[in-house]
Amino acid sequence: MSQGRDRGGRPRSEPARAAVLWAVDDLLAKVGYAAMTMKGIAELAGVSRMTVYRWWSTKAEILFEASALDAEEELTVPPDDDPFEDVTRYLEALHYFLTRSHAGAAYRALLGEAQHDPAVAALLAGRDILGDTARAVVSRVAPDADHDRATALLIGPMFFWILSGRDPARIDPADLARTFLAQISPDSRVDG
Amino acid sequence: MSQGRDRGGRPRSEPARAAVLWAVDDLLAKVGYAAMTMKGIAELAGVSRMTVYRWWSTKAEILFEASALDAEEELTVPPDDDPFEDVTRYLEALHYFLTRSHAGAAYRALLGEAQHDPAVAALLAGRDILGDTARAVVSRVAPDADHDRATALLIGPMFFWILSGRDPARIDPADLARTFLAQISPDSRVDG
Amino acid sequence: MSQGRDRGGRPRSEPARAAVLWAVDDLLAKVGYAAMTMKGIAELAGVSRMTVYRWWSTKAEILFEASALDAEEELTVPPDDDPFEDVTRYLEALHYFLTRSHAGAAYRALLGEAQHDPAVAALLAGRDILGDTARAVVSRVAPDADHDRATALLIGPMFFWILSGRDPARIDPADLARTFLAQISPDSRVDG
Amino acid sequence: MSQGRDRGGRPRSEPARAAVLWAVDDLLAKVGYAAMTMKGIAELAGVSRMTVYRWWSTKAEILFEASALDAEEELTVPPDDDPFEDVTRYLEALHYFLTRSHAGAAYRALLGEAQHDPAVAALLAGRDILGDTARAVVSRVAPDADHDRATALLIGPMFFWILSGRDPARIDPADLARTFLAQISPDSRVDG
DNA sequence: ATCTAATCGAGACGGTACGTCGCGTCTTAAT
DNA sequence: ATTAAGACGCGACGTACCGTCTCGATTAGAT
Repeated sequence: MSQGRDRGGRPRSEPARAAVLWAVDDLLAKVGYAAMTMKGIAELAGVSRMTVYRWWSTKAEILFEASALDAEEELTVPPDDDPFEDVTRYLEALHYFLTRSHAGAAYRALLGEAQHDPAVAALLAGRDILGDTARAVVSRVAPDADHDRATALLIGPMFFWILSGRDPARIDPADLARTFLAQISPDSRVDG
Repeated sequence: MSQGRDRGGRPRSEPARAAVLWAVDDLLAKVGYAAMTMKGIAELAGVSRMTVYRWWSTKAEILFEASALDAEEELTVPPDDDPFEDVTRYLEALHYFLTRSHAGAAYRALLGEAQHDPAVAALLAGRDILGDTARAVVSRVAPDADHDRATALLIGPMFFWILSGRDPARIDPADLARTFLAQISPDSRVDG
Repeated sequence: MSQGRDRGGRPRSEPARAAVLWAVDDLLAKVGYAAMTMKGIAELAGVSRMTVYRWWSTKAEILFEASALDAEEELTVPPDDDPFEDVTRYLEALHYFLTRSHAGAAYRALLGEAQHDPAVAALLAGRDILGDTARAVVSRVAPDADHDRATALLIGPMFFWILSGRDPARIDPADLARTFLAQISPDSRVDG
Repeated sequence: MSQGRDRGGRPRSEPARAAVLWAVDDLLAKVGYAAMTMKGIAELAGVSRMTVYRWWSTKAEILFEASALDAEEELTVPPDDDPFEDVTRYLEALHYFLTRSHAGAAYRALLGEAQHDPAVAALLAGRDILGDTARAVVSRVAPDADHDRATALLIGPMFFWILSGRDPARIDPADLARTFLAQISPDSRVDG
């Protein structure tokens, strides 16, 4: 598939690509998203500015490519026979992702940018990291539920809490998991 | 309040202040938050750039001052004896606010910026519009509940749904209201 | 005339203007016209790049402003009762101008650029330094002659010799002056 | 000459060479010397950029190679028994060359560049097109004169007139020829 | 018929200047 | 003291051309 015709021409430099992705990650942590510039990325990566522009249009695109894989991995929890444990593990992962993770910081920055940049919004819409990972959990613990609605109920409270700048310590994954399960499948109470 | 020590000198121009607030609102709708600049605001307001900088530091500050009052008003719903109606009205107002309202667009832009700009985050933390209005509803329908937790459950799902770029039409305030009330007071089910 | 309305606004910085003109002159001597850049001029002048662009469009414009006055001065010779002396002094000044003068180097660079840049050609056409100074001499030694034709005969040979890269030492102002006068006014021979 | 040591290897592509020379000529007429770039030449010639650089260092070199032959041909006039006719024909050819000829446009551009690029100056010095052709005329009409001085007197006035951007229509080859002959051999006046 | 070696196309790469834009500060004169 | 006007230093923007560098594919003459 990606082995498209490369008839002629110098091949893309993999070191350059890797250096840019690393640089963008490093800069996010060091100076923050706002102070991150295409120029700064190129310089830190030791790469020509033109080379950056050749492959990516905006810093958002680079950051997305640099963090999407990590994000998906961090939010993918192993199945657990106990639904409560399963959901709790996921919400703990989400809590870590949104508050302490490197990839999560990238995601928050991008989601922020998406609120006033349609191009970034489209970028995020193309790969629904939170939705996909949440849906995986929902399929396991409540296969018959409306997946979209369940996703909103699962992610929403913590997402709001953290994105609106509230103290992350004051929200409890286990409590949210219990509440979620009680709602999504009222018959099989966990708090029995 | 602001009648402090202004002995002598030309007083602040109220028309200029109003023109700036109006201009920032107009620009948000016309060109979006990202393309909005201090220069553009000053020019549209017919005011010197210096004058803008004298009273506000950033476009975020101006936008916040221009929209906070409207936002609070739009999210304040009249009490209703029926808790379900009360909550539903609030969620409908929130839905309108986050998707169609002028002030809501400003809020989303600011919240987006807050993800990667501590100054904006501090600005929003100073006046918790969503939290305050939600707490008012919670106090009425579930005075004994944990207000913070209840707020997260009330606002979270819709907040996530819309901020993450999902189709606003596919989320139902009434359904969320019912779910919320069930979660907040499991004994008095509304779905009977 | 140039005291146009400057109602309001910070006045143009004269130090900045002078620094740019000085820098362009310095750079011409040090690195040559080709290697001279707007960026380099601004940096050497200790002035913002924007400030340079605000007042001049091209390096040619700056160079012209920086050298036109000097050029005119260098090519203006005091009248002499003896026509031969008068013309010889002018041709000596022209020789110096085209081969050793600072302002002359600027002129040559601009005239070179004018061969393939209409904007520079127009710039030079606006102030005919060589033509004007030559005409002054012609008016004195041959007031009845066709001034344009006489100018071409006076300046042409030396102009060609030097501009085409020939050895400046092998051309003699006095000889050219004698030939010129013999042609322009055959009645009053100088070689008599 | 170029049949040096080419044991083995693919021979130089003559079509590529011709295409480049043609392209450079075409570009000079279409976009002018300044806007002409190595990249543009290669693309118009349908040739790789590398191929251009392999055989020429600068656009000046290509242009010179592309136009020198034509230039010499255009400036070579057939001998005429009448010196006045001979010189007039040459000056007419020079007038056409400097104002309307393709090759002349190339020469002017190169001479312009030579004023601030030593490499181009050296290039032109290597083949003195104007000097050589003028000397041929001088040898015929005034074999005993100082050839260099005569060349300057012959070419100078028209050269200056046109290169300094004056109206080409206002200079008369026949008049200049008459003047030149009078200067070069004062004893045998043409105006009798 | 193979080998050898310089060519050619394509195009990525590190540089560097371009001219523009917004920033936040400043210096005027006018109110 | 505040205002409008606008110049200023700063620094990033995205583009263009520079000249160099891989690549794989040609293309002859020499073996």
